Amino acid sequence: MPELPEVETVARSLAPQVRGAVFTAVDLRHAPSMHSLSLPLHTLVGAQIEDVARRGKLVILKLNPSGLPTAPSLLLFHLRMTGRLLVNTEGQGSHCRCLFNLRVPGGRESQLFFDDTRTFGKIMAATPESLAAWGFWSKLGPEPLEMDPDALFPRLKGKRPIKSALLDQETIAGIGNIYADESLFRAKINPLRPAGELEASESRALMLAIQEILKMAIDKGGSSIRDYVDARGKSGGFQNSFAVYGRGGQPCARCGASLQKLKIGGRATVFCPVCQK
DNA sequence: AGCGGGACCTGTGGGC
DNA sequence: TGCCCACAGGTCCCGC
Repeated sequence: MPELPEVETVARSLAPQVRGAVFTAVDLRHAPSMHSLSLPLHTLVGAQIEDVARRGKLVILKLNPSGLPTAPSLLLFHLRMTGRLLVNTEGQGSHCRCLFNLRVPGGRESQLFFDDTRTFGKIMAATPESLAAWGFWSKLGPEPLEMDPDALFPRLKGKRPIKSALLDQETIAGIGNIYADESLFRAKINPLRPAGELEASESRALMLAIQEILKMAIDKGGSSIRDYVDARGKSGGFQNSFAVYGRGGQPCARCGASLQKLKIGGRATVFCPVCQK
């Protein structure tokens, strides 16, 4: 589910609700939701949330640790397909996998729910050292909104389709199925093109398209297909602006040709076979 | 090494 | 109406 714009929206909507709060208790209700490299969640008790950030598709709570030896200074969430972070409200689906009790500034009690229907999502309490041992984190590609437009080109190698390269979080962080298709359409690049065969000018156009699409999606609060809501339970609006995602068989808004749907790397892909070269 | 396909889960929607 | 299958925003692992 959530790709960069959705995770960014979750982080932004969560921050003002939990900044400065202290963990008073943690109730893990579904043990597999914990990442295998996570520190035990009870070590969070006493820690204060200093800020909420995002890296790729990860929500990151930056903590002032409790003072215990090896206490975590980071709490990460990967929402995968159906994960949600909600404050003071159990989600509509109510598949709460972990409940965090908080004492917010002023002394009031508050609750942070990690809700996740399909249970693919992961929770990870970490120190900077333990985080560095996580391969996914250490190999995570650059942040697209911080990249120079020419910085994508040297990262595109091999014969695999450009669509697959964009979904690989080592190429670039935070792109998922929706924004890969939308960005390739905007840049007029065929998703089947071998990544290593793009011209430098095409790679630059693609990087600019990615940045434009991501910014527009963040402005709309992300895309809600079925599950996604932000940390206040609010749906996104960018699903109403899709040019290709979910539009197989419909006419291309640019040239009128019928949009084609096929599988690339096991993922549904929609593109215009006429104006995406 | 790089790539494709299946696995991991639950829920929903379309076709019959 | 109801059943069954395909499919869903993401990684991870196994084989070739």
